[in-house]
Amino acid sequence: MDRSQKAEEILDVAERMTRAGGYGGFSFREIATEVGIKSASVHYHFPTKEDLGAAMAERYTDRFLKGLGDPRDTTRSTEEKISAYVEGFRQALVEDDLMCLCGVLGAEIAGLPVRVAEQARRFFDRNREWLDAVYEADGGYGDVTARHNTALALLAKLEGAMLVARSFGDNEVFDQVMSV
Amino acid sequence: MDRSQKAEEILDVAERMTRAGGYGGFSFREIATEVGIKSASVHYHFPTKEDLGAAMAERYTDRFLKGLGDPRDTTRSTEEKISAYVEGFRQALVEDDLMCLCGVLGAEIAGLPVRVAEQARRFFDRNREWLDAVYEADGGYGDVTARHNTALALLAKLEGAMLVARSFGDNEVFDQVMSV
DNA sequence: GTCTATAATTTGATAGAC
DNA sequence: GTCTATCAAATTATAGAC
Repeated sequence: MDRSQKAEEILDVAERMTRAGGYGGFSFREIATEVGIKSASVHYHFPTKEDLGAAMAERYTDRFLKGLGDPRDTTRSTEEKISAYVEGFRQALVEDDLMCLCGVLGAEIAGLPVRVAEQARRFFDRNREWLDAVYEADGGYGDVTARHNTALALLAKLEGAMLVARSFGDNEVFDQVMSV
Repeated sequence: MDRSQKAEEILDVAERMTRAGGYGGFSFREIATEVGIKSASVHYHFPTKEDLGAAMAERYTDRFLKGLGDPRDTTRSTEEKISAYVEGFRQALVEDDLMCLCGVLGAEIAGLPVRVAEQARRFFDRNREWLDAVYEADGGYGDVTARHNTALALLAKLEGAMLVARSFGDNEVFDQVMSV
């Protein structure tokens, strides 16, 4: 997906607004105003809100996964990979002071347009796969079911840690959760 | 808070819609149609959407806490209390096939009207307090900081388990997460 | 690519009759 | 408590000029 710079700016603003207030938390007009164009021009880049939402979630997932690197990389230990993984979530929270985009979308997934819901779910699919690959490459995490559950548990803890931290308005809560 | 039966019905519908699609996922007209009245009548019971949202979250928290019972109850073991606590979340997920109301609101808390956000946060405050009291009454969970973190970690894991389960559209994921 | 203009619908909310 | 009627504003979206 190569997009124009304006399209990327639009996604930036939409992402920030969604991570703050959910899918219903942004409108074409609000985005347009922040980007410095008119709402009709936003529709030029993304015909419908569903298009915009799906593109936003897809970009978020792709960037996030890219930042994780190869789960089967033999130059890093399992501990290093998992530590970097947790750090990926912490950065999303602390640097932007916002919830995980797909965490927000996942929470309200039953009310999302289908293609947005699909992209939100894709984030969780890809994350579980990545963790699964790390555990499998390690060899010490039991059978496929055990690895599956371990991956889901870490993913859930991280999303929950972000959600609770944002609810308390205190990002330190993230570290307190992850310290246990 | 004693409310009329119609007011309770309104909150029932609003809660279900919010747990599916977030705070932006319900409107006065939609609720009115489901309850069988007109939107103006909904405004009679709850003047503004913020009023409705705050009452909805407050009722949810009160009911949830009431279902947990006394955290210092000496007739139940710590294991029994925690097991019942986890079961409270599982029921919310499995019986209604929906996310935790305050989990949804917490995810989009930065975009909520102040009084709705306050009530969402109150859910997490009360939950942490309840778990804290269980651990303190037990005596075997370390100092106040350790208990605090342990409580936050369980809360985060449960909310995360619900969120991930809903994102995958598979409630069994909740149990898989909690098995680790 | 962006604009003006506008359509069609929805939304939160109020006034006043019954 | 509920209704009809209505409002002002916002929303998603399109047509067509530049």
